[in-house]
Amino acid sequence: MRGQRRPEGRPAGGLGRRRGHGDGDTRQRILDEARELFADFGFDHVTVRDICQHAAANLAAVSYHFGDKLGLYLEVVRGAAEKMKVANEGVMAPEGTAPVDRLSRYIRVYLPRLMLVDQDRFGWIHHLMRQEMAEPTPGARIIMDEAILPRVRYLSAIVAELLGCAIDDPRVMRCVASIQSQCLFYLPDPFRDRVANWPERTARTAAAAAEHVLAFSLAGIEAVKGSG
Amino acid sequence: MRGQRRPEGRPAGGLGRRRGHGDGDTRQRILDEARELFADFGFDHVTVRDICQHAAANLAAVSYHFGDKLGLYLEVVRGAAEKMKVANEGVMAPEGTAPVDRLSRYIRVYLPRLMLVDQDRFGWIHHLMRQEMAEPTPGARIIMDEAILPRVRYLSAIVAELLGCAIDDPRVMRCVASIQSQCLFYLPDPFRDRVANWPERTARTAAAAAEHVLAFSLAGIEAVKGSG
DNA sequence: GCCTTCGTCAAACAACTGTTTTATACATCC
DNA sequence: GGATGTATAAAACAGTTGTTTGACGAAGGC
Repeated sequence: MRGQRRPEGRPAGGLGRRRGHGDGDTRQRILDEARELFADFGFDHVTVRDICQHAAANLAAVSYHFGDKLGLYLEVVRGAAEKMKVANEGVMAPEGTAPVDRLSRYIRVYLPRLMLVDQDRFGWIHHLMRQEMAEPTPGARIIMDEAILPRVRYLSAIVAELLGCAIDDPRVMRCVASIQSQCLFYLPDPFRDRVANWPERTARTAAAAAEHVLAFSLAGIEAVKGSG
Repeated sequence: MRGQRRPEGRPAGGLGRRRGHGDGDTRQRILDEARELFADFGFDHVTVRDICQHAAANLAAVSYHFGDKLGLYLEVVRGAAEKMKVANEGVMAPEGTAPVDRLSRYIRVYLPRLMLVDQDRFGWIHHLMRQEMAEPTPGARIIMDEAILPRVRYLSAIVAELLGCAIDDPRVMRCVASIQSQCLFYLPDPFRDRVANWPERTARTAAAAAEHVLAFSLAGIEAVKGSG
């Protein structure tokens, strides 16, 4: 009853051949504004009217170009998934690197990116992920498969090597959880900002936090290795 | 314009002297159902109609007894804060206990309680806290002050003692973050449940997770102590 | 015994939201 | 140059939500 009775894909091809009397980039403007708003407030807390107003588009444009609100949202999520694949490569060290160096790179790149997410060009992606974790939508599966699972697999391989055990040893997942939870904890959060002594978000404190998590985790892994 | 034009406090005193033709415990029934529903779905996702239907009360009863929806919610949060104070005592070891033992007790009590929150009589409190962290309401301050800050202070004292440094040393907060983030990561989460190898929630796996976090963290603290 | 207060109820209100309808202007195709 | 399809616009629609209204009955105070 709802969905593909309208174009749903990009209605006009690429070649700038705009048809109709609009300026033709309404779809793109909506997409851009929706990305920002969804990332900042989550699917439920953004109205179609909000988006269209920010995009200077008519209310019906969302239905027309994306079928419905969820269609627009999933388009945003799909765009995020693409970028996440690229971003994931940034935290992964080349094949053959020693496990300690791979873990080091992972934490030193990933944690500051999370902590300084507001200064990051693609920071909206992490905001979107946070919103999805807070209240999942049908877009959750995409984010899970494109962003989270690859990281878990990558980290698991490193940890298994460090522990010198099979990748499905229960200790591996627990160590991965310990590392990942520490990193995620540095995502900006109005709650934590109200804790005294909680670090400001600067490049310096982010680097310090990364060094801490790295040292903390390497020692932790070593300890867990002993108590096999 | 909105607020105290109606009773707002409990309208009738304690002594069972019910007046009017109602059964007199409507207020309590609403409070009970609201607690469950708010904890499960969060403030925004529960409607006054939901609550009243579950409580077999009239729609207007919320306005009458609590002023408005937020008034009811804050009443629930205040009730949670009371219980949290008691719960906090359960994770704290008596004065004079060695820091390692205090940390040990903290993690061994706190983590399983989080992980098995659904089997806990007061598990709804943690659900409520999670909802508040996901999307804060005016109740966030109460939860912050009554539940989170006391724990941070308690943990900080332990860690400072273990590190042998002042409590406001930046390393202390980073270690507290590492410990707390690891514990919180074991809160039930539909996302994590979809990760292969993520442990089931049983008493056994919860205990194993606690032992892991304890060993991991003690080693981590020791490492951080060295790199002072 | 009257009157006030309390608790409850059904109904309505007002605001908001996602979606649909209808109309219209423009470009392209035949 | 009319037919067709595209893109936009204004308005209306239908559903939900928090809140308020006005009425009614039962207890307590005097």
